[in-house]
Amino acid sequence: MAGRSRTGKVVFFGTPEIAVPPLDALVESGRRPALVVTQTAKPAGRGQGVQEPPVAARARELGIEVAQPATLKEEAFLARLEETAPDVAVVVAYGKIFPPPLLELPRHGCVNLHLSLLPRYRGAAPIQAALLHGDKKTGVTTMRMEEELDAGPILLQEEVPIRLHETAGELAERLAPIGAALLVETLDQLDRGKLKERRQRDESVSYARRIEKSDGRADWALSAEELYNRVRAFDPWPGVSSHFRNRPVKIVWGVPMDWEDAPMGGTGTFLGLRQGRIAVLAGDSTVFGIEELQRPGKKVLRASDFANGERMRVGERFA
RNA sequence: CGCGGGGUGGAGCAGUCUGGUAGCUCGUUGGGCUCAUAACCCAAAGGUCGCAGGUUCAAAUCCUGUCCCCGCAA
Repeated sequence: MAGRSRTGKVVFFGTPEIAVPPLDALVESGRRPALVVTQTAKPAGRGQGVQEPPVAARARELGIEVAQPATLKEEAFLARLEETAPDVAVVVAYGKIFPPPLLELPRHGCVNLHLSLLPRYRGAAPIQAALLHGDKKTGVTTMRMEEELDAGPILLQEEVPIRLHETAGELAERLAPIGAALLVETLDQLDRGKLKERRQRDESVSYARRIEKSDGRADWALSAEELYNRVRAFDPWPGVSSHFRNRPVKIVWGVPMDWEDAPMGGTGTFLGLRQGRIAVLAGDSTVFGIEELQRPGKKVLRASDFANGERMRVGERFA
């Protein structure tokens, strides 16, 4: 540790699954955090068991001390941090805004890993935002934290192409280790004191607000392309849901499809079963082909199984 | 003890409340037909109704226990 003047003593802040690979990467790079901070455990999962955040669970496996303050202004917590006297705080999807005293506490500041090409998609849901916009590429960025959310100067950045039909879950899984490597590289370069910081360009700033369950309601007035982007962005959560015969159905997977002639009817109208897809009229006379769907409490079904079981008739509507 | 739905031929479902012939939309196989559709027509095969026990003249259906699957909950 003696050789690491700037990043020898690390405190890691992170909560969900996606922050686990970065934590592991830190440990592997020899920067075993002196303390790991995650949000408090909440009831989750079938059966209502209180579940630890993935990062907390991983930290305990690694034998690293875990702190789970209710708020970042908690005095006992700040005192403990002070005592730890970290060189740097590394933050990956912790989930709460850092108050100024905390930002200033680590000797060499706070470094954040953000899973977008900043300044695009600052905020809580950068991966989903990239998919919602139909982007062909996204990326990972490390930055110095400032008071304003995700607004600090960029340290390093790496582009990652988005794959065909990739979902938010898949993309997150791929981005996490890439970001983890970038994070380690960032700390290495900080140690050598040769990292140039770059201010974010204001004109390119955009925000990705937190996704809510209600975002998952299917709006058939959207184009097939937009529906497709939603299906990808909201997988695995919250999913895209609609109603058929007054009962909820989750649209698990679907793609835009060509239609031979001008489709008739209102948006949401079932046009027929083609190529194993439930063809539904979407906005701008586009056609969305549902491939997999699910009734509450039931398994995910292929479109043809659903259509057979429900005996769907052309002209019926999703709402 | 968080709330809830479900296990019925190969697939998806109905039937269970109000016990009494195993049903529907498909798939499969054989035959026919068609320019054509999720094609169409005819025929056939295929089911210990999750498992165990109980009640009953009789249980997919009612009771008890048990295993498994899934939805909500961030």
